[in-house]
Parts: sequence; structure tokens; C-alpha cells
Amino acid sequence: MEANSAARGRTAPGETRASGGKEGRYHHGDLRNALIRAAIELAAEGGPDAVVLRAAARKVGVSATAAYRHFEGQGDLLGAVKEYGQQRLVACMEAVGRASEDVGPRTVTDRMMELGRGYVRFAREEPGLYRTAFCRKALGAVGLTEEGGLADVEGEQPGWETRSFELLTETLDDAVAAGLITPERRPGAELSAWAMVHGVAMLFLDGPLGTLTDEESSYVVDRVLTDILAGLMSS
Amino acid sequence: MEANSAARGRTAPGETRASGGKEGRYHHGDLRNALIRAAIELAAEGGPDAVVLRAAARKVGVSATAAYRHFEGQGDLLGAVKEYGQQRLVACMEAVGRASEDVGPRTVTDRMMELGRGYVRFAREEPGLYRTAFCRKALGAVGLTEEGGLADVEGEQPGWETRSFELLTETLDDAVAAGLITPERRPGAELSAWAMVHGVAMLFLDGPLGTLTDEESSYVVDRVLTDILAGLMSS
DNA sequence: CGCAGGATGTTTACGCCGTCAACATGATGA
DNA sequence: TCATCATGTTGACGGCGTAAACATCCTGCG
Repeated sequence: MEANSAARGRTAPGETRASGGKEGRYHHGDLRNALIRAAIELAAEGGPDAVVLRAAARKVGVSATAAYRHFEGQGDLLGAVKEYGQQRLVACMEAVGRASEDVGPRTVTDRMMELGRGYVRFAREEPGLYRTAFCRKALGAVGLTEEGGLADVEGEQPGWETRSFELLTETLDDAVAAGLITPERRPGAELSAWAMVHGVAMLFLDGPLGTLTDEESSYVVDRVLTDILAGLMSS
Repeated sequence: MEANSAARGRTAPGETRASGGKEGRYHHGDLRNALIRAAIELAAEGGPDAVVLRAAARKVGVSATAAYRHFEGQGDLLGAVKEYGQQRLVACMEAVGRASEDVGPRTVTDRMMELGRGYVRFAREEPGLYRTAFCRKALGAVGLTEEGGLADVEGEQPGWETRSFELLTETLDDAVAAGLITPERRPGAELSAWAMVHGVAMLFLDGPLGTLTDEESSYVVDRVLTDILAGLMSS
């Protein structure tokens, strides 16, 4: 009770409790976002398994159960990080595209390559966030009953129709418009493309490509992307 | 090897602990395998996260710490399940091939398709085991320091040069021999192929393909495999 | 045959986790 | 002003992985 005024003192060095000045405030003021930021750091360092409710609360300097005022539980917190990771992914994919834009005009094929390069680059640069972005177990909006019963409420699937998938879809449509892909081969093409980049990212993160240098990996990525594009555009 | 109950029987009337008999034997007799079997069930039902040391011990009817006489820890137990899952995967890949053999002669292309079909079929039929088979965190032989420091002792990488990868490699070699893939495109081809099947399996397990029927999924798989093979074999 | 010693299993305990219930604090609006 | 309610806190529970100490049984050696 009164003795814990000492505990009120200070815990997390990097996190001020409130945006402003006063330190020992009982109410944080922006706890939800602070917890998300902390969880993002955890995820970036250790992947989804490292997104531990108590650790995030500790980082912010707040009791573990305080998080329950802002999240349904750790699955919900994880979901917030997941969303952030997905945003970062599309940002990376778009950034690669913009970088190329500056150099000169690009073909549709170029743009597809860029999407793939951006995807893999993000997976390599932020493996923890990437893994978290595609982590099952993470409350989306409502769902997930006890015992894995797929609640599957109305509304949205986890995260496959996010912007990153849209980017791919749009570019494939452009490829059809440009005559690079025949309309008959168009349906399902995003599956092949997506499976490829996702698969090669996994080879980098968990597989035999983990030790490659940037240069080597960029060669491998281009090779793999070339293969799948050749397949999609064949005849 | 399923009938190895109580290989140890001396005079005790009771049979195995798990086989419904009277428990009372202090020593189990085949605890290591019993734990692995239990852990396999757990993995099959709930994936790698469900491989819980205490749960496996409970299933076998033994104290939690008994497992430490046979495994270094839960990572080691998980590793055993992982190995089993990998074996099941290659069994499935080979089974699809054998099934086709019976029907008639196959081309190299056929055999590559079969490998992919078998791979995805296993992922669909045994998602928990599949996920466990490709689960990071699982002691291989020695490694894995504290704190994710990749011990990377000498010897073997986790599991990428297992038989399943070999199957793919051999078949790709055959494709080169048959003139379907040019020697210049051969190096790195397994990466494309592996990334593709791994990626499409993920689309089934965690992605938008999870709800497809067998027929639909088989169509999608063939489509995706056709794409990558076309890419690999294009000029 | 008898018994020491190692192999195997049990109990207890520690610290971590997610989560719930009860309580404390303080911002806010009637 | 002061009751209310959102926001944090403490405490507790059960489950987890794991270590240490103890118990039981098998086995090989005399």
C-alpha cells in the first residue's frame, strides 16, 4: 500500500510513462500504444514467441494485468504487432519499387521483380517482424474460440487480403494488360507468385540460405523470381 | 514396432502402463519411445506448440521429470517428433510416386509433379506434423546455445538436406539428363522448386487455401507446380 | 546367492507464463 | 463537490520447463 510508493519510482529507463513530464503518474496516458511499441521490439528481436505479455508490460514499467485494460489478452497484443509487421512489409515492397522508379522507367516485369525483392528483403532485414506478420494464433478482430475452434466470425480472414497481396494482384493484372500473361493463366497466378516469395523467404529464415551475403542472396532471389515469372508468362 | 509392449516383462502380472493394464511398475521399460509416440500425437493435433513435455509425460502416465532421463529437454523431444515428421513427409512423397507407378510409365515431369503433390498432400493431411517437421527451435544433435545464439556446431544443419530434399535434387538431375532443364539453369533449381511447394503448403495451412476441397486443392497444386516447372524448363 | 551401484522414475521446488478477481487511484462530468 | 468509471495494482491460480534430492529397481560382480 503506502510502502509501494518506492515501487512507483522507476523501472523502464527508455520509456517515459506519459508524453509530457511527470514521471510517477498512476495513469500512463498512452499505455496501449506503449505496449504495442514494446511488443514490437520483442517481436523484432525474438519473433512471435517473444511477444510475451508480461515482458511488454515490464518494458513499459507497468503491471502485467494492466494490459488487459487495452487488449483481450496476449493473442490480441500479438495481433497488433502482426498488423504492424504487415504494414512494414508493404512499406518495404513499395520502397523497393520507388527506389527503382528514380533510376528510370520500368516494365511490368521489373515491377513484379521489385515486389518480390522487397518482400524477401523485409523477411531478411526484419525476420522477427516478418515471422510475426505471418503468425497464426493472433486475434484478428473477434474470433478464435477456446480450443482452436475456428470462430471464423463474419468479416475478415486473418491477413491474406492485405495490401501486400493487393500489390501483387494489381501488378499481375497489369501484366495481363501488357500481354505478358495470357488471360487464361491469370486466375491463380497470385498463388504461384505468393507461394514462391513466401517459400524463398522461409529458405532464408529457416533454411539453407540463411548464411548468404546480401549480394549472393540478391542473386538467388532474382533467380527464383525469374523462374516463377518465366513460368507464369510461358505461352 | 507397435507390438513392443513390455519387452521387459519379468514376473510382474501387469503389462504396459499405457495398454490399460494395471500400472504399478516403477520402471516403464520403453519410456523414450512412449514419450515420442505421445509427443507425436500432441504434434499431430496441435502442431509444435502443443508438444508440451508435461503433457507427453502425463499421457504416458509418468512424472514430468522422468522425461529428462531420455531427453535433454522439451527441445530435444520436439526434435524427435520433427525427425518423425520428416520421415512421414518423404514417405508421403514416395507413396504418391509409387501409386502413379502402378498406373503406368511416367516422365520426369510426372515425377516432379508427384513429388510436389505428395509434399502438399502431407501438409494438408497432417498439418500438425508438417509444421513440426519444419519447426525451428528443436535440438538437432547438439546445438542451440541459450538466447538463440546459433550454436552451429559441426555436423549437420537442421534438416534441409534430408531425404525429401534429396528426392527433389535427384529428380531435377534426371530432368537435366532428359534434356528438360538446361544445365545452365540447373544450379539453384531446387531452391525454386522447394520454395514453391513450401510456399503453397503454407497457403493451404495458414492462408486463403485452407478451405478448399480435395479436388479444388489438387487443381491448385497442379497449377502451381505447372507454373514452376514451366519456369524451370523454359529455354 | 547377495549385494553395490548405476539406470530409471518420483517428489519437491523455483521462476516464468497467461489470466482472473478484488482493490486502489484519479480524471471527469452532473 | 463528489460519485462514477476508466485505468492500474496486488494477489492468486494453474500450467509450463527445469534442477536437485530422493526412491526404486535391474544388473553385474564377488
